[in-house]
Amino acid sequence: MTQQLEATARTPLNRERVLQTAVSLADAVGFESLSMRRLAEELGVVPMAIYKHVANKDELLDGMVATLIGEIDPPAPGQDWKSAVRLRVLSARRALQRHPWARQAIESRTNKTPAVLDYMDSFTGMFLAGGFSADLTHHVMHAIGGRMWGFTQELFDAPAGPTAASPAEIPAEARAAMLEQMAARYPNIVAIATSVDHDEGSVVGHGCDDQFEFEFALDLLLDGFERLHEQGWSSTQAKLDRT
Amino acid sequence: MTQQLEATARTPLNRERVLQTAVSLADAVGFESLSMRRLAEELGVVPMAIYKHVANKDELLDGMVATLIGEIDPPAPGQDWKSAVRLRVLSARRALQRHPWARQAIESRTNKTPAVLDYMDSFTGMFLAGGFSADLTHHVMHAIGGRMWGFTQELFDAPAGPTAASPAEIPAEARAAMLEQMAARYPNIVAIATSVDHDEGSVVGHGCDDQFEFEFALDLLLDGFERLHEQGWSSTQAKLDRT
DNA sequence: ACGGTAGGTGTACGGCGTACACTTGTCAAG
DNA sequence: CTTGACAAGTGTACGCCGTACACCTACCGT
Repeated sequence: MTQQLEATARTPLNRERVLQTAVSLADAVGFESLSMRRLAEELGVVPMAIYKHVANKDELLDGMVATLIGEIDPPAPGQDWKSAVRLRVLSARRALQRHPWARQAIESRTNKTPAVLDYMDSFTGMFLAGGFSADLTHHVMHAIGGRMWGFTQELFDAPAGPTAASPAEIPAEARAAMLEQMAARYPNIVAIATSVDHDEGSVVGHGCDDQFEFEFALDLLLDGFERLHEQGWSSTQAKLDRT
Repeated sequence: MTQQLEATARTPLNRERVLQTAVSLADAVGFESLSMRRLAEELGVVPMAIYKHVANKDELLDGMVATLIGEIDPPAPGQDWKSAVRLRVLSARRALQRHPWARQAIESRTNKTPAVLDYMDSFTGMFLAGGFSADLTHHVMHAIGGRMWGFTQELFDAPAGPTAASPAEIPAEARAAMLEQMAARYPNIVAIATSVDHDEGSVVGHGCDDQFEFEFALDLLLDGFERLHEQGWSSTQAKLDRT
């Protein structure tokens, strides 16, 4: 009786708790620092204990992705396909921003767990419900690609640690010289980088409105889909036209 | 005199040879099986020897990506922006298909080596040369995202090993049952999957024309860019419109 | 009272990237 | 011809990783 009681008495650990701890650990330390050993430590347990609840690390990752999918809103009812898709993608994006590890996790996975299939199926259903042909829907799903998950390849990405503190470190006059060098070597990049809201006299590192960029591309695709849909586009026709 | 001669006498190893060997090793064994130790073995050398030519594995990867970029055609001269971009993206895509590790390498990198910046700058230049405003070019570069590299998230991906041999293994009557189950659970996915060239009576695993899908999305974006360009689109205007 | 079983443990193996101290081969200056 | 600096390759070792496998232990229904 006295045995199973108090003090350090742990709740006995289960898949749910493993996954949730893994998620918040990854939130905290990042994808590449998430190891079975670190996770075990976090759970107050020896590494091998985890393997009683997930088969291996891959399955853990799959489970984490499933958890993430659970945070994405279901399709909004009573909306046309376009707003429904838009809302849902933006919901996915919010989930991804809460869990920075997710992009890498998704990219690393081969993607065929039930949770993922469920999500994709439901996503596909939004186009079909909007009257899209199966054919067009198929191609549209490909085209929307990673954006379905709420991310794009962030090509320009933040330069590592621009978090407020650093700017004082560089003499600030050397910065002008550096910018000049940059402009000489990468004229086009500098041209577009400095043009962003260019009236606020920004410098290169100014960063851009990620959210705006994301929606820009998303809407471009959605508008494109819409146009094709209205025109009764079909892939067989398109392939014929191509010749 | 006799000392430096024959037999196993190796050419003395240099950055170039390290990178090239790394590239072909990765081609052969895949991204995640490329290790410093395996590479050293391939070079007939002890692991640490490599570190005399690259600082660490990250730098090796950066070098490999640089090598890959070298395989991408420069912008075709005497073309309008649209065909120039299209041709170049398709060239990048071909390079990526020759080197299956490259997608993962690019995704894993934080992307700011000179080689990458050169490529991005030159890419950017194609839009600017086409008369795009710096503003529109900026957003367009974001939108084209990973496609600049010649890949999209391959969401549906080949199911591991469908390489001709396997189909006989499954009793072929059980396959119908499985398909039925699939259709019950993922009706939409099955709907679009079976619709591809649906007159050839295909099944789910039939696979789709990757190249077509890629170009589909690419052209959708390019057409969108073109339309915005013609309309004198500007982001400040767009942001105002949004309210 | 007892045997099965689910959950947690401990040890160990083979891999990884790479720090650091070393030998060796080469070549220019004394 | 000697020397000694320097670049290139070596060997050993450390701390991390995922996880196989044998073990213990506490609980359960019989």
